[in-house]
Amino acid sequence: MSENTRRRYEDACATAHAMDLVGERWALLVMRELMFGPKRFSDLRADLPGVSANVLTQRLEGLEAAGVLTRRKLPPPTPVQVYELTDWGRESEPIFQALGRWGARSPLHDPTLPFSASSLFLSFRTMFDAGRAGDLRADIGFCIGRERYVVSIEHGTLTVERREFDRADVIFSGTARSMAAIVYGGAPIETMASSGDLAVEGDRALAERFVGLFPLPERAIRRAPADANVI
Amino acid sequence: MSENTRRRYEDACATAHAMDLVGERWALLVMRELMFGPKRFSDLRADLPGVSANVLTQRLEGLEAAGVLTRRKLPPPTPVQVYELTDWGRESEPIFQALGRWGARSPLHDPTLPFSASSLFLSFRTMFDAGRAGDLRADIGFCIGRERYVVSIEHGTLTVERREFDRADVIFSGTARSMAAIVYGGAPIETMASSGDLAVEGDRALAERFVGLFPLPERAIRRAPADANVI
DNA sequence: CGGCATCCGGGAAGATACTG
DNA sequence: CAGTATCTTCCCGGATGCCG
Repeated sequence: MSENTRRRYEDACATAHAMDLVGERWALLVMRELMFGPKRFSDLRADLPGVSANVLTQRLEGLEAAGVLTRRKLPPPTPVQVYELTDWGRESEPIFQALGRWGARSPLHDPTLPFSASSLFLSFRTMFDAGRAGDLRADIGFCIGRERYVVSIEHGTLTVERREFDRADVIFSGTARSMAAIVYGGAPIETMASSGDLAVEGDRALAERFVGLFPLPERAIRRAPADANVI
Repeated sequence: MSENTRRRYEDACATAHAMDLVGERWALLVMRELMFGPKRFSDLRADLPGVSANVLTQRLEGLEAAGVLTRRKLPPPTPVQVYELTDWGRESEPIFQALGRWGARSPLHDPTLPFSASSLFLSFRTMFDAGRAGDLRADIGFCIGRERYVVSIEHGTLTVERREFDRADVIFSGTARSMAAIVYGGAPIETMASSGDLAVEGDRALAERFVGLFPLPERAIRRAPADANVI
């Protein structure tokens, strides 16, 4: 099935080659959804509203052929197949950070659209301001749908893990979208909590501090550069 | 003509939005070709073998609508139209660097394909190793086809300008491809010079040192990660 | 000649239905 | 649940032609 004549840029530039590998529609978003650990086919479909089953199949095949991800069958108790990034696949994160930092400045960016959990936690890693965190030390738990994440801040570094947790200094429960509304949209925690979109347990002052640790870059203005150097 | 119903990811993620803007085929390569200054339509066609005129027109329209580039008419002596990145458009360079660093590690990367001057000088900015440069101070001139570039190294930083130059410590003349063969492919300058693909004028020892300042990252191996964390 | 507009063929993306 | 099959739509790529 996999045509050897796939459409490629015939270009030695490593950037062009990267686009050959992950430049097709949906490919980067599939990788984004796998950044915090393996998922199964139906999870990917659920987390990527808009991708159709056949396109998802093709992307998974292509990314596997490129060495970006692997498919693995879990041991017999639940013999389900999952897709998982390779080491090299996970090392694509700087691409997401560069695209995210740049895209967030777009005059056309609309932050009110649907938002996945992976996007939220990748954005935390991208926008985290170590200076604002200072010597803060905290474990923040998240319940996003059926998934559990833990964000730990210590010594000015932030780590994210997708896993169950027993305790946390603060626990946020709700949608990734409402978390984004608070962290990036400036919505007060109080408003979101009273409207029922989000629940907060634990140290409320810490929660307030946490949501202020992720400053967005300024919007760009549409203006041509000054110089006029022409060939 | 520009349909308002262009195919978009309906996703608040800034990375997804960036893909909405520059994720279409050829868009990033058009931006790459404009990173060192404005070009005209036919220059872009010449530097992007494989793009057809109508697709190039569509990309230029789309990138202009997105605020990534502007079109400008030069003053009457040569009333020719050029395309030029906006400030925000030029600030997309970290995207190219992240894609380039990652793509260069691909097991499938083929460095023997055609290579544009913009790719070469972007790769210099991406792969430059300040530690190897030490306190080197040098101006290196390049004659790539009809274009002239100057690379200056000083205080461990490298700058690239597309402009004419009077003097330089070393001048390389030839194709971007043969420069890449030397810098990234390990071909000796002597070999390329004697085969007529490249000419070197000036300080030969400095030329040898310069081409060693751009180490490539290691190739990735195809291997799944160790942990097996599943939802 | 530069900068498109138009037309066409092939193929990729999207939606829906179906199957092991 | 995890895909496959089918059909439609739209984009990409190539060729041609217009028009200043």
